[in-house]
Amino acid sequence: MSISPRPIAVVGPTATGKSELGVLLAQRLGGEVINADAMQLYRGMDIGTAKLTAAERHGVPHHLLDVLDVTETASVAAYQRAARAEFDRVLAAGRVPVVVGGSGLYVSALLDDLKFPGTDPAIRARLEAELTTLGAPALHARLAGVDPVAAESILTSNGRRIVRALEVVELTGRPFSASMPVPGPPRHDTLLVGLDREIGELDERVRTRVDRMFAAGLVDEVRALADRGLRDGRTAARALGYQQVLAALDGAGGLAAAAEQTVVATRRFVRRQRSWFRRDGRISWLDAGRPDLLAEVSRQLGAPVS
RNA sequence: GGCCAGGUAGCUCAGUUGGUACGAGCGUCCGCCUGAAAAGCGGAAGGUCGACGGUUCGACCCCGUCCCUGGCCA
Repeated sequence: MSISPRPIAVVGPTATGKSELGVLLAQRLGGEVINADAMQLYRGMDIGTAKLTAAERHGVPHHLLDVLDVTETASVAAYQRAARAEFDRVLAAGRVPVVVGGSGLYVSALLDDLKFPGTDPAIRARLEAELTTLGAPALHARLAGVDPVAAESILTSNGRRIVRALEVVELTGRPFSASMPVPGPPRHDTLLVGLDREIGELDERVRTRVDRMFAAGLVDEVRALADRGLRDGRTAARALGYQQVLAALDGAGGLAAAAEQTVVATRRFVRRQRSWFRRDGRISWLDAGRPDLLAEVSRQLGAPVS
């Protein structure tokens, strides 16, 4: 048993083996895993999100897994509150928080100094309706009138961000100056470890992983969730694999095509994750394939891991 | 073997009544990212227009031959 090492966060693109490493680290450090993966928040979304089974968790407590119903909309702000509470609870218990996940914004919301202005469903709904009727450029022009600085940094075509900026301005009466902060020291000096692999190898792993998911019953999982309202889920219905299978079940192409599209979409996602994490200079990158992974992380922690 | 349709970007396909390919979607590469983030958005790179020959000042677009693909007929 080691002596209260720093918290650790395992980040990086999907299909690298973050979850497994998280469990190993938690076991060695006397830690507990805090999920930082937006889709693993959902109950019942197991196969498609590559959620670790109870057996694979080896008794290590996992937090923020299975906390949302498929019809609920995930949100960073809510995640931030819940995740920080768990993080502090684990620390207070004298255990080591091991954050594991590939949702960059979620990781940042947990470890960095991000403050989210409020939200208002009514305002949001109205702005979104306007977005569809007026179009993004028109709303962007409006934003330029009330908050030139925000308009400057948001592309005229990005309806989503324009709506949010307008919402915040209307709600707070102040400019929406929010932008990602220059990375400072992470919460409680958390060690950020990035797991990655050579891109060709990752692409290969994505393919076999998707094939395994379909073989393991992803389609049945989606059917079951559809009965519980998955189609109405604003976020859950768009998860990789689920989105494609839903489309197939609704008559858009076959299941084979759905699998193929899931592979393609997942690879694209890997690229986006890499470009998100790549610019965070605090991350120590490790090749997930190296045999001395644990020893290396231990060395960086400055604490014995075994 | 005959007839028909088609061979244009990595893929699926637009297009030019002969004058530098306006190409599109998808993929690829790069980037952005504060209440949907497995989401959303932007930029870039890719083409001997099946091959060969002919007509023409000039052909991807016209003519001929050939090759390939799909369909129909025998």
